[in-house]
Amino acid sequence: MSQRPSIKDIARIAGVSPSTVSRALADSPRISLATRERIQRIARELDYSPSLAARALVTGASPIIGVVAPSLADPYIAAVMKGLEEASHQHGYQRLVASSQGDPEQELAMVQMLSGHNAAGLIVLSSRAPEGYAPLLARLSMPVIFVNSLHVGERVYNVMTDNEYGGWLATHHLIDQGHVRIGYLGGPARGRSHAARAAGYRRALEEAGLPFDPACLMPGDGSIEAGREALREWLHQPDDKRPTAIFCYNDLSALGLLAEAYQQGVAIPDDLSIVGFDNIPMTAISIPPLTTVEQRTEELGRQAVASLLAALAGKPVTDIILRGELIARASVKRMEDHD
Amino acid sequence: MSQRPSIKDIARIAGVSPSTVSRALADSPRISLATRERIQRIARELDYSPSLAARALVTGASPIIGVVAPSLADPYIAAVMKGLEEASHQHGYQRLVASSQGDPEQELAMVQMLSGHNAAGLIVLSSRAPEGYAPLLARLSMPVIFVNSLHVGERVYNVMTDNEYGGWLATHHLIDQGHVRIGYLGGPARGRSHAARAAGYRRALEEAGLPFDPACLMPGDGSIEAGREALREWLHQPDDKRPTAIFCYNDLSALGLLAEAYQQGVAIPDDLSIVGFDNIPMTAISIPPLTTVEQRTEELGRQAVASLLAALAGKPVTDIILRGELIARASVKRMEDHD
DNA sequence: TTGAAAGCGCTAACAC
DNA sequence: GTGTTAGCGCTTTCAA
Repeated sequence: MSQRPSIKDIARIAGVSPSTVSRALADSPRISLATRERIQRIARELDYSPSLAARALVTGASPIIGVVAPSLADPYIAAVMKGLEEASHQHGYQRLVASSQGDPEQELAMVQMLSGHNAAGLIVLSSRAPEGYAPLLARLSMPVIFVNSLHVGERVYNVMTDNEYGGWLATHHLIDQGHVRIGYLGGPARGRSHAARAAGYRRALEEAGLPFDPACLMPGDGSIEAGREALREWLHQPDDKRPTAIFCYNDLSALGLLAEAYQQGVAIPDDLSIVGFDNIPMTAISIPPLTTVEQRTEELGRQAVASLLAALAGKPVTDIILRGELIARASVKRMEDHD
Repeated sequence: MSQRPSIKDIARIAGVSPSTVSRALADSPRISLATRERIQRIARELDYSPSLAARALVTGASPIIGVVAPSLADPYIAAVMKGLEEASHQHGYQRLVASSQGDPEQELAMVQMLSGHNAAGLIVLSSRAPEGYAPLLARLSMPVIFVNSLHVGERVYNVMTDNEYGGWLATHHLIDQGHVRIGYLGGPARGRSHAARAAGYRRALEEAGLPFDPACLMPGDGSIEAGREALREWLHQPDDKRPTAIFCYNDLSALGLLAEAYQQGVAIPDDLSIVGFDNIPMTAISIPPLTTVEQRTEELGRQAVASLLAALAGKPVTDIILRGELIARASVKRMEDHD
């Protein structure tokens, strides 16, 4: 028997019908203990493993959570994934992870394929296809949880970081430390999280009665290179125009900025203070260790699973907004008052 | 029609049989252009997307590459994944990624489930269940590519980094720079790659006629914390016993070591030289930038896909061993000769 | 407690 | 070119 053994093979050997085997394997109560154990033993001997495709076809569902992420090579995604893994595994769900490489079209295609496999539900991380979902969502019969992008609809729920608050927190901390001229190094231009962090930044400025100067906004995309570029940019500015502190969209670009500063002989935090966002592992071991706004990434993943399971169970689900704390380390200098 | 439309629905609307629809959607040549287009238009209007579960069941295969990884939160895995994504997507394959969280038992379960979905083939990254595969592999009807762990069997192929060479390269470089007392900070004890890198380390020592001192071997597990611990350990050693250089199993632990050194006031490379392994992005921006042995991770991913596709196509496949180069940066000091 | 029968959505012979 | 038929491996009524 070179083929995979099927339920029929077991039935033949055990001298029972396929349906009995199915029940035995499913631990159905409507079966005698003796036959159940006999069948399970035979299954084990045959190294039987069920065809999930067949099972999904007949039941119209499979114990799979589809996960769509723009990339798997991003430490922020990786951290969310970790929470996802733990939580879903605990509840007996497998994950089917598809990465779209940041391509909105591919992202939508992935959703289609996940739905084609009868996934029980979907978790979409940092969607890059904000518009594309509108028509899709209605057709999708399964619940969808969006992590860090906001969507509305039936069976659609959100789990996200309070980015506006985070941006406020970072900026407020800088102001608190005596900084007056504060820059913001941005993230992906069309991203919601970028916009929200920028909004928090502006609110903190306003609340402190500090002027907002558009020249303090530097474009970026969240990459290491964007951070390096920002530092070079900063060096070109005239002394009196230069921010004394920069709040960066994320840790990756903050780390890039740190590295370039070191190379160019700019002392952090003495010449320039930096705050990041995310609190990725590397921030604890950078030089200097980076002050950053924590993003509770693993919790984001766990909550996404929790929301999905609740939706699946028909329980009421509300959107979840997580706030992270400021992790003060050594990349921010306290300014002396000199008024 | 609240349910997902099926091929039958399309057939009814178009006034043809389901098989005609199937052919039209599959772009079969045995169909008239007119009906094909009409059917495809109807499918589009209905927002039809096929049940992949059904398709997998009947064809006994699906255009899916199963990927098993110990974790998705590891930058080395992330890099391999990137190569995997690119290459598989180019060839029209989806990936079904399952992470085992380093648990051998779970790893094997993931393989079973992937096979239950009729994946076309499997790619297993850095297996933690070296023994467990023996019985499984024979039953598996699909080709399996192991990345960075060595397995033999029918339809089983390997793609890996030449770890022995890499270990040799790192150590040789240190010797070349005049170091005589060189330590090795190890990785996961049972891992093959750790053993191979250690072997390369010893060979380089031998070839240079340098004595091997077991006291220079420090235990580790590849984590940041292991690196910190190693540095503290190093500080406790008497001056004349201390290595002047340490080759670290991977960049992560090397980076941890760097961070701890900075905190403890140990100057790198002046007091101690460090070489890492992997060349993860962070090594370029650490302080000092880390000298390391490149692991061609993305290439590993691409090659794994290439091997799998070749096996699927019935072409001959040979194991692939990739050598990375030494990336000399600033964490190694050239020792003065004083004989 | 068990078996027979039907069918999930799709593809693949085989007819016509 | 197109329809008919059968069946992938499993679960699930319905009967017995």
